[in-house]
Amino acid sequence: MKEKLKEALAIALEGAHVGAGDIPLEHPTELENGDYSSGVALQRAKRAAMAPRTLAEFVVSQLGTIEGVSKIEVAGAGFINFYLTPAALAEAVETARKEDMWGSGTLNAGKKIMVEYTDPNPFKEFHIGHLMSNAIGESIARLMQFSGADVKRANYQGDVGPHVAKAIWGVEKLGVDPHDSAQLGKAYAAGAQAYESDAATKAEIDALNAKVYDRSDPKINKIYDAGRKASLTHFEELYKILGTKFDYSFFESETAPRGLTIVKKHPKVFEESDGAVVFKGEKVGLHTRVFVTSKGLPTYETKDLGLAQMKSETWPFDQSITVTANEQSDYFKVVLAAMKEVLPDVASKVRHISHGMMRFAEGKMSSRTGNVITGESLLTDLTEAAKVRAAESRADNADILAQQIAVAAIKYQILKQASGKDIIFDRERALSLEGDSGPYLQYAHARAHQLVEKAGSEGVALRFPKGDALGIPESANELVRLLHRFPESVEYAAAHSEPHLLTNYLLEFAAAFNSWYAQVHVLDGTPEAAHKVALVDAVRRTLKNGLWILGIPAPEKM
RNA sequence: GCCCUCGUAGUUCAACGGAUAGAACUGCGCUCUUCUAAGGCGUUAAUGUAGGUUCGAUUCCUACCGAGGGCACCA
Repeated sequence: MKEKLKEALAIALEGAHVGAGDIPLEHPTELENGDYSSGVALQRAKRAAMAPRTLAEFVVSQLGTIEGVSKIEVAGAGFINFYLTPAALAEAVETARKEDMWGSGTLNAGKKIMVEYTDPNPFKEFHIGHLMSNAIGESIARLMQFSGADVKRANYQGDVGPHVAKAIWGVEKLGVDPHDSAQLGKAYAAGAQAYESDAATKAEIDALNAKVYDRSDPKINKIYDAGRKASLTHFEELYKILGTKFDYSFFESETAPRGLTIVKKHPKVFEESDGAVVFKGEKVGLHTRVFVTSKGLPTYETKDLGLAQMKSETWPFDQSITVTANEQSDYFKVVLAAMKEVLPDVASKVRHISHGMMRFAEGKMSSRTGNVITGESLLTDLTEAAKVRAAESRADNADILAQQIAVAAIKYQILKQASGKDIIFDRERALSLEGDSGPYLQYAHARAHQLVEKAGSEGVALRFPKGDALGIPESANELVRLLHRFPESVEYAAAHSEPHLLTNYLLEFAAAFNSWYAQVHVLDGTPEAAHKVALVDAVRRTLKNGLWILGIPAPEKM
């Protein structure tokens, strides 16, 4: 429909000799302004040497009748508003009910996209930044799937590097069990603190770091192997709760040697400076970064080159997206500049999407102080809080429901705002399960689901007569028109890689449903009940698919 | 010092250069002898400052003020 209207507008504009160029066409914010609206007359009035309204009226006179459009109006300063026919809207309801992938499109059809996100480090806590990367990355992966792409999920984990040495130092010092993932976080915190506090310990840990890389000390290898496994196993448990299943796992222990090989092959790109090997970003307006330390160890920069190469060899992609905190934005630009010189084919396909930091009133959270709210503890706390309500619900298993609600509450808070911006963490707000929240969407879905179930058990057939204006109850007009926008909302969010654009839509849609639900009795025994239930069925499928794209579970009972 | 983000109701967030700047939370009032009140209905309240570009600016540009992040061997 969207393309059809654009085409019709372009042809009509030819009459005024201003047909060239992209035609703006949007869903007006206010439903009273129609189902589609174009500001093209305002945009081109000057070129056509006409007043905007005059041009708009001329265009409308040229349009004639368009199938599926009941009314075309000129409004405001010169907007051209299109109103769809009940039949066209009813078709959306039917599609929603029949197609499992309702809402999907072809924007990225055939494209192979790898999305890398979460990226926690073994031996360290799973902190809130990982939770954010996971929520955003998972949702972007699903948005891409809904826009037709072939998607692979990748996780990149730092199983070597200074943080590992710090943790192992802590394990030995504190005498904790490296098989216990919870103890490793504490060991790391102790090591990180000691590293900063005195030079002797720093040298000790640096030496340990070298041993981790070359695996020359059997005793350290033993701690390392146990700790790595314990961490990874534990992360898997969290992914299961969060609803992520990775296709590929990459490790720094693998990317480090690859990266080193690449760097050594390009002595003209990377130069020596103070004993280290660096890339001078200044030549492209950036800053210098160290790729190999004076001790000969690869930094994260070098590992990232190795990673990019490894990814493209593992699964040749058209696009590779990496989701990390925006504190790495400038870092990424330098790595990308270096990559352009040494791996140009790969560099042209990689993209960095950054998310903001989750902050408390006191400032940035740090995983180095050891005294933080981790991603895991946040999940646990919210699950506990949700159990009170879950116990009073209709759910078959209150504990599972509580966990689903906790995941919804956290993810929604992350996904409701533009991803580059910091999120001010408000515990009270996160714990609240009302209003503009994940549970609100879940609740709307559960109510719709139960209503359809009830209709089924009462033998009410679901009918939504195609092309019959009576199929849409007058009271549901707004709801149906919003439902019709779902596929385009998904496409819009996918085009911008911005889950919050879909979140905004779903909130508005759920609110429209809740409002309608409060004022209408669906199963009222009249023939129209069949139409109303069919609409509820379409609503629940829209909410279900929408929640799925956000990576939020949609329980059927609450 | 240089670079990158960002300043919108009391608070946390929306608004693809367009129509009356939307929600939610908080406050106050109403609403379950009708399918789930985690719901619904009503009510108050905002674009940091100064310029500029534009028919039109929260959105683009410049300066200032304020917040956050980054800038050589951490990730």
